[in-house]
Amino acid sequence: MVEDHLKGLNSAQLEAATHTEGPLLIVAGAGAGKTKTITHRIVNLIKQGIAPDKILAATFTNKAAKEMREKIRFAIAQFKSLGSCDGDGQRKFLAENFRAFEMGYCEPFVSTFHSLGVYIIKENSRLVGVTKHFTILDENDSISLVKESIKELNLDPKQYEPKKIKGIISREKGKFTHLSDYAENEVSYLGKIVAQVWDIYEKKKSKENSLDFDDLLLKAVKLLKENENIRKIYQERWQYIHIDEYQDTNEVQYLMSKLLAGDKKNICVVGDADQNIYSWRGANLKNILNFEKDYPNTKIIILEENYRSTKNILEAANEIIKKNVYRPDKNLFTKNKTGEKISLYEALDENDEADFVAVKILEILDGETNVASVGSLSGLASPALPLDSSACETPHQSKFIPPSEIAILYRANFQSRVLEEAMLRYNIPYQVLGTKFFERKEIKDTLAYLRAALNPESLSDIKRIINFPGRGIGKTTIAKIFAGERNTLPIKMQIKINNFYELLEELKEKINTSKVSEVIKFTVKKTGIETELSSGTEEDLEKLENIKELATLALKYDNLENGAGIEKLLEDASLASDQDGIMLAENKKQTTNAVRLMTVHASKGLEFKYVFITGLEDGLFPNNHNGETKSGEDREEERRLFYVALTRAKEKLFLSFANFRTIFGSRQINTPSEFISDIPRDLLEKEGEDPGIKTIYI
DNA sequence: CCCACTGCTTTTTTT
DNA sequence: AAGCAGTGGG
Repeated sequence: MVEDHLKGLNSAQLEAATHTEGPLLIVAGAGAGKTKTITHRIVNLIKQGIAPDKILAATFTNKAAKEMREKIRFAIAQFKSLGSCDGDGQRKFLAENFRAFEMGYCEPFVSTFHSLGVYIIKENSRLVGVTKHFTILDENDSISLVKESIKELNLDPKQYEPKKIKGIISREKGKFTHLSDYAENEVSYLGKIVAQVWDIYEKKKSKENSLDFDDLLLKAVKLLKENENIRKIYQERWQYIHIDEYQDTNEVQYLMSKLLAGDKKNICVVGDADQNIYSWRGANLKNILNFEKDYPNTKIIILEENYRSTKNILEAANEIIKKNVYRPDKNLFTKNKTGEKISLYEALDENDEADFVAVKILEILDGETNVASVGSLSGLASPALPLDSSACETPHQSKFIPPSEIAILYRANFQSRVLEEAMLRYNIPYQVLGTKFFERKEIKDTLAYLRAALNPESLSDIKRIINFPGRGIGKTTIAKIFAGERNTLPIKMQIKINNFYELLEELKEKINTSKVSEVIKFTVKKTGIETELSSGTEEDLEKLENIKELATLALKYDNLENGAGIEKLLEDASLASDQDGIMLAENKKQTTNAVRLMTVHASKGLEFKYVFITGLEDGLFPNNHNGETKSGEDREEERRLFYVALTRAKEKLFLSFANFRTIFGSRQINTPSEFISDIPRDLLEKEGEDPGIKTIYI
């Protein structure tokens, strides 16, 4: 007897969803209903009488976590027999977008690995060696700290690139390598240097009471590993563990799952080796490939039916991924229609490419995509016509395609610029993912005041704001303050410094007595940021707008206790990714219904009716970073990346490449990507005029 | 300490 | 092409 909430699952999905005890590996191809299956499994567990708060699900992005949380809520609401959770509360909750545990609701704990780390660390901060108000360093913060460490060793940061060194350290930490082991075993010259930098870097962080992204996982794992009592507590707390995108886990995340799963081994992982696109960040395919060895008696379920794409799209994707050697054999199939062929456009240069994309999008929005050819694109000066937003709703109601069903993908962020300009020119509503709201200077500055108020040890924050807005406190002075030589400074300077620290005190006071949104407004005024920006240029005014946006966003935290709200806001800000930008910074300008521009990496997990994959040129995609010879494995990763891109599309794919592209201000000639010729000819269809002519004309 | 100028790097992907 | 860090003059 299949219960209501399990209807709509195919047999493999059903089998996975109803499996309860013991290890479970779900190998799910693209578009095979991975999230659906995992959510239903969770709902089923609850239905079986497992307390919701005994269930944990870890994801990689906030977005994925949010999505899963909402799906679970939705499914639960459907059989609203959940005794201890009251319906109204949940609905309110959903609207306010907060995690269950914080407010005492009983819901599964769905979070990113990093938030999970923060959660565990905060509950045991003393043992970790930080205070409750520790600062989370973002990538840039970490890099500058590494840079300082390099300088401290009297080494030239130009010779030893901080970014590179940070990368090495990060990689090692992700492998759970202990610094002392690294220092001992590393014989290379660079390795020795890295070990020294690493050492100083760690010391700086602990002095500043801060943790980097790697620490958030690492410290939590150490805690679990080295302390049996604590381990038991969490194993008891979460008896059913789910890991999303298991193919992307690194060693530390792998250990975390393992330690949490404990002896019960009620662990369910979902993943797809073909979609491993983060190995450069330490993601280790072995984790998923060896799962059954790690957990004897693993139940393995393979989801091979794709519900997303047309046959043509899927065939192209299958053909592409087949060329990879290092992968488990599997073949996705679909019962969907054959669909249209894949369009291929050869552009003269990146501008031409962008124009092509824009014109096509206009056609799609007008419901005229089925027209076989666009004809000449050279006369584009008078484009099809400027849509005001109403145009897309007018003539063909039946074919109405919301702009948000269209995505433009590219390999590297810099490519977005030309495309963005084209969207602007043709008046197409668009949204670029990748500009991280919380990484904007003005936002970081504002938040730095709050962080510094809560954690006065945070030198990086203080450095950032002590002279912004200008207070006449310069570099040398700052150095003296940090060296503890404050009282050797001229009295006038000392007064300035005291005023600054008093300001921080005031902020702290405000934090503890007011709502979050109030605190933000207060901060902007009191610190002088507002005055500084309101008298300035257009750019400054935009910055001010962004800060207002921050204040609006802060409203969401107002119902938390004074102090706790700010803390949560700061945590979310540190852990937010560009994807979450959509949900957090959602500016009212109907951005939600807009064409999405993003990197292929950012598109993972998403789907769109129409997908444009641009810049398919040798060296760009597949990417061949500064001509270094790529190993076979790197090349396979690029291929997987292309596979991810292809499988985002539901109905129609457009591929394009440009013969010329301007990079670093110089115009380069490119050959088409090998990926194009890897797609069977009969699935492709040329767009635009005869490419031969164009190529000769150049 | 601040500002302006210069010249040098940047653009792979991210929690 | 542009943005940034580092330098030097005020």
